[in-house]
Amino acid sequence: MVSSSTNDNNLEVMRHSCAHVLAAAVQKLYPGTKFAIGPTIDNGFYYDFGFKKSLSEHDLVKIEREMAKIIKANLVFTKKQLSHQQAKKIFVNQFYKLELLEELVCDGQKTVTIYQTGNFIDLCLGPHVRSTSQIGPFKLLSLAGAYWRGDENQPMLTRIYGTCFVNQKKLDQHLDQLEKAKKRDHRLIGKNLNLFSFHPQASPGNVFWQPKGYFLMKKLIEYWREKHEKAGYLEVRTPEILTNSIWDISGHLKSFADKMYRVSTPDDKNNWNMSIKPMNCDGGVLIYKNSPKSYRDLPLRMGELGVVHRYEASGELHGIIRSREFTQDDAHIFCTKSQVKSEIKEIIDLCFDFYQKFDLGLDHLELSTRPKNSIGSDEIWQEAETVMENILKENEIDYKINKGDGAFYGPKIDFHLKDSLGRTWQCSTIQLDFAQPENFDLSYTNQAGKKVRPVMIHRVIYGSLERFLGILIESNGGNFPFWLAPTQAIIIPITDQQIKYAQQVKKNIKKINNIRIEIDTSNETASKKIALAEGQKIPYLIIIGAKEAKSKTINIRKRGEGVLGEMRIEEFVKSTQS
RNA sequence: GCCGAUGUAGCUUAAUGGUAAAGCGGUGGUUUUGUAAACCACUGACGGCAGUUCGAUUCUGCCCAUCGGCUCCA
Repeated sequence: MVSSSTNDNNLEVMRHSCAHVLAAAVQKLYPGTKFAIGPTIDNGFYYDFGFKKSLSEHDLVKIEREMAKIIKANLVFTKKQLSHQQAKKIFVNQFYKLELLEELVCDGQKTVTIYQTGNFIDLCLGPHVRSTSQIGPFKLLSLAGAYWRGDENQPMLTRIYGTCFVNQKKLDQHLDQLEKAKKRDHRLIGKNLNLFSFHPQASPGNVFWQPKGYFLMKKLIEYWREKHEKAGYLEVRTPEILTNSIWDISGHLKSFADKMYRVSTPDDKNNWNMSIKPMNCDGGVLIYKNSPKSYRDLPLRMGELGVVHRYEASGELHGIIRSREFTQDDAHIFCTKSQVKSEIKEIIDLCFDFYQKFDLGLDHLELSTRPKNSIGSDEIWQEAETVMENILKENEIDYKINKGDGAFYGPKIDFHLKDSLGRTWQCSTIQLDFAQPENFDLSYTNQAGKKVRPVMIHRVIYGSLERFLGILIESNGGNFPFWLAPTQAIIIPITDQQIKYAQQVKKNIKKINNIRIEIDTSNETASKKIALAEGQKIPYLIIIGAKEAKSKTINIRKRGEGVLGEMRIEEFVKSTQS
């Protein structure tokens, strides 16, 4: 028996080998191309090339054909150990490979490994399949630009994505899965279920909420308020527009200005003197500073459902998951240093509470450390990062380190969730901040009567309500749980003879429980009304004809389960409460 | 923002160097229907701006928007 991890390894080796075949095909078809790197990724591989002329998607077919030839020719993968000098000679015209070689020298490696397949030689550790015929059915999927070393200041390369499986069936299954995932796209479902829309009359990335989508937002808020009141949070609200003088103190003007919407007043039209808030912190700080604080006030947990605007680069926009206007379920916790641990632990628990409520799985957790454009001293950062890491370790929570990705004022713990295509998005985040209390000269009076600096924790649970809802839609495909569904049940009269009875049924159900019910009074066949209601993913269809009207019953069809049959109103309502 | 692709009614699609075809939807009517789509009529579109051309929805350029990536981020 071969263990599954061995199978995974074999698959990875095969895919990596397929990436080499891709490069070999490119070398043959496009002489003079520069080669960068070609690793495996989840479900496939890619290779980055520096082409002389730009490539178009139509070229992929041509490359695929060439790859098939190479595979058929059954070329052997030959491994060689070379000295740096020997390798440099081989890659003399390969700028990117030479750069990689330099790095290996710096790492102190004496020799390097190369693999040769036909005429194609790559700097590569391997391992590879023995020969190209051992590569299974493959497909090139897409073409994309990618910066060399992931740095936008470096040249842009052309990345070709592909995948490869052990047999045709598995490849077809994978491609089929990708197609199915597209049907769960929140942008498509948002349109079909009439949740939200976009209009050119607004800046791209600004959402118009349709009644049903806004209902979902309100439910998220309702649940949020319930949980946060219990957890001892106070809710505040701060202005949408603040003067640049405050953005200057907090450092936003320096670190965030290229994303801030600029505002001027009518009496000072030509001056950019205010900005729409891209974050809620500054307003929160002013609320804190409004009155002197005592140690007795701490921890002070102040929540704000703040609408923020960030002028994101156009290529970043992604429906409601990445928009330019979004609602943060923000909170700022002002506390003493000794309270930090327990506060952060409580926030982590709250995050997991929410994921459970919405039946969402966390993909992974990251500890993001000091970025380049940070404010605050080395000591402060050192201390903050250590505190954060210790909390994760002490609570035995798995995490990755995301170096240099912290907020400019402090390190963060980020929670990442997956969308339908497996892309991960940062939702919850907890940020520890020693810098802003310094900038704003925040203080409280301690037991000894001395003025002391509080610590500030910034945190969001949903992250952005919009993003969270987008992820939720992609996770459940628009099949919202009963408690959340904008329309929970729809009454479908078989003929218009039953409309009166339908109204009565609705009234009687609402008497027992305030279920959100619609009546479909359209002049359509029952079958069609059922088809439409199913398409709208309504949890319960209440079908009533002459029979039900006579026996004073209703006939229930449940989403995902089909016909449940005739029952009394009380029975139905009771079943929805379980 | 960068690389590549796409852009025809509210939605899904068709055709064309001589101003556009259909289904769904919407409106009006017929029908009174039993668990995924009855019938008839009407309605409604070439993303924008230039250029080439006698003539451009079609070809070219620029812009805008969207999609897949990169980078960035909640």
